[in-house]
Amino acid sequence: MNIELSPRSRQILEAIVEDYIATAEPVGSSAVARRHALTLSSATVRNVMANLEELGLLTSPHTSAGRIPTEKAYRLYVDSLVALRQVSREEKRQIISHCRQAGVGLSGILKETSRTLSQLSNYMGIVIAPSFTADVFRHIEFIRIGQRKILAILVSSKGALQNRLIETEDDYAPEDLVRMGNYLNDNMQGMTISQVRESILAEMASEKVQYDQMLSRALKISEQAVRDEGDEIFVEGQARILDQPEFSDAGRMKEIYQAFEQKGLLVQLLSRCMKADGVQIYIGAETSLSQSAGISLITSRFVTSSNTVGMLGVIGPTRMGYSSVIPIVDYTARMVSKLLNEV
Amino acid sequence: MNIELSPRSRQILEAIVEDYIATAEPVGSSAVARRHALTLSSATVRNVMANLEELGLLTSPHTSAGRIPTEKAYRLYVDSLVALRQVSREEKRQIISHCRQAGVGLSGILKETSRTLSQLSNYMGIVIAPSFTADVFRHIEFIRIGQRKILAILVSSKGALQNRLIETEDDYAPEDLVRMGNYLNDNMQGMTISQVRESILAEMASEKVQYDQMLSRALKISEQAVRDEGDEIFVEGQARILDQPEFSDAGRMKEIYQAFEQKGLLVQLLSRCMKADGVQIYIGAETSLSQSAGISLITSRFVTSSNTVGMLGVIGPTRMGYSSVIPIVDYTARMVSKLLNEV
DNA sequence: TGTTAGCACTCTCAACAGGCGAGTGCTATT
DNA sequence: AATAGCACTCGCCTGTTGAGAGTGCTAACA
Repeated sequence: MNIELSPRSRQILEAIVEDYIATAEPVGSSAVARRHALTLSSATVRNVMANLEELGLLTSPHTSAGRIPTEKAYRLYVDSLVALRQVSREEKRQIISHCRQAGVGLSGILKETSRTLSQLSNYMGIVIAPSFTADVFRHIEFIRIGQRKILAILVSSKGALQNRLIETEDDYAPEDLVRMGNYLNDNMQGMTISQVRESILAEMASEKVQYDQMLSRALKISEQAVRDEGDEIFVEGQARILDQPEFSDAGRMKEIYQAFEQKGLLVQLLSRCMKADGVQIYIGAETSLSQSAGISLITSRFVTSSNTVGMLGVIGPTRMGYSSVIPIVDYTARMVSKLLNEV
Repeated sequence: MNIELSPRSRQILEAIVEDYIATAEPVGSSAVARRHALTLSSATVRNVMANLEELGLLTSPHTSAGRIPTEKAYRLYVDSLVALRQVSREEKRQIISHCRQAGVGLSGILKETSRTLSQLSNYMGIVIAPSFTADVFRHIEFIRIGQRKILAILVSSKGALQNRLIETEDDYAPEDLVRMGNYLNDNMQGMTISQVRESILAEMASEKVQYDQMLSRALKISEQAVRDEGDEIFVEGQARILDQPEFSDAGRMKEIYQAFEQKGLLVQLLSRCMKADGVQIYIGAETSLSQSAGISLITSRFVTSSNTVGMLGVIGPTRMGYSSVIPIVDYTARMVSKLLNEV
């Protein structure tokens, strides 16, 4: 849409965005003319800036301050202006070594990953573990491991495994459990795990089940076994966004932290990103996190050994170092996928 | 130590502390004289206040401001001055209903509990799940549930159960797994689970094991089964402390959030509290969290059905509503214990 | 026609001064 | 021992002023 911009305008816009990212302060015409060794006078720059303001790419906080980029400008910037930095050798080393040191266990690795993201970007690192319930159901098994304690083992068609401990009101004989397992294995093939759950719930509500206590209990247990425990989500480096001058104000801060406390919001937002491949960028209002507070989000997918998909990324101010964070997120996602698949 | 205070001094100190808690502003002599319907003039109060300041119980931020209580004063206040409020019927209702609605699962209940604590107190709610590794080892079992996937089920002497999925490099026959289990069950009786782990690690290091690949692998798996996954910890309502006027400053805020990010610190702090029964209170520097930022901590223990011990509590500013928060923490701990035991 | 130099104008910010009010400490009095 | 009175201190608020940064406009120039 903004292709009508002349090369010079684009160049100036880029300069302004980068200056503002670096300094967090409104940038004036002379600063652009000077710093960027354009062979232009400040007056010319001013004209161009006035244009850009009319196009909705810049605003001035007040008459005699410089100008700051709008979200639209950031959008244009990341879409067609930004020159991505390479991930430095040192950064690569850190990403890899951090991932490895976390040892075994998906949770451990992902937690460490979110910490690494935060450290390298100097913003907030975020990782969402692959969700299980979207996978197709393959097999379930119930094992009695104690009085009134049952272990459910659930296998998805991709080979992902999940086990869950269930405490029951009554005691069950092993053969009952086998029957329960068989029933589900026979009847629920081909559904996703969340569909399995819905189907169980539907049955529980049906009349004939209401009066069959035995069946009713069995369904109840099955339901627990396939219940969605909620995605695991790792957020690290929340304190870092306090470094950003634009968030030194307590009111804004509060808004942000409150938004983050509802992890549900984050999950919802990030599951949107799951669908597409590669790095995705959401700027300001596009994040639909806390409308006003200028937050941006850079994410990418990663894939586990069992082909489930998770999400990782960085949350920071709109005024974010896109040129370095984008490659970092990209590289980290690749590395995590690789690491998870080679085990 | 402070028993030398006259009743009147104590009364005045109490008034000051409570006023300050209510307003977050230095309280002056006339305010005390007026508000508290003492039959005293402000001048008299001033004398007493000068005394209290000399005793290190009050400070003035500057000459012509009122005075604010020191940590020492809060200590004295909670130890012998505070009149605890009753937990209101409405609060009780909320505590109970929130706990119940969380449904099954220890994690779910505890998470909901920390949220409730935060809501009722208007500060930060915190819950630490019972640690498992301090329990005495009773029984372990390994079950093969897939290619290179083993499920370890660990039972403590108190009946608490923990299961863990282990991915291995090689495949194991069921009979190997049975042997591994038997070995541990026979040799590790009477130790705590963390001792079991240490003993396994010691064996792994011993020479004769180094050359027995089979044994070495078996130990490696066992070690994973008894590894301490770190205590589960639930923190809720972080944003609430931003409501407190004393934390509207960005620098202080940052300090606090950074302290909380190292959950290790919290765990360490809270495990101290595990030992004693009843409500425990840590004021300011006593918390050994971020030295300067005036943070207080009110905690109590709770007990699960398998007799393991967890911790719950509230973190807030030193200037905290002790009179209402203490009873809330106390009551919640009792309720959680009760709820966990009646299932 | 696009670019530049110059200039008047606007607006913020920091510094300063003065008045206000809250609160204190001291002293004399009851 | 408690109180009333009083002088004093000090932070906070307000208004003012000057400096500086940046803009928009206009006229001149290539």
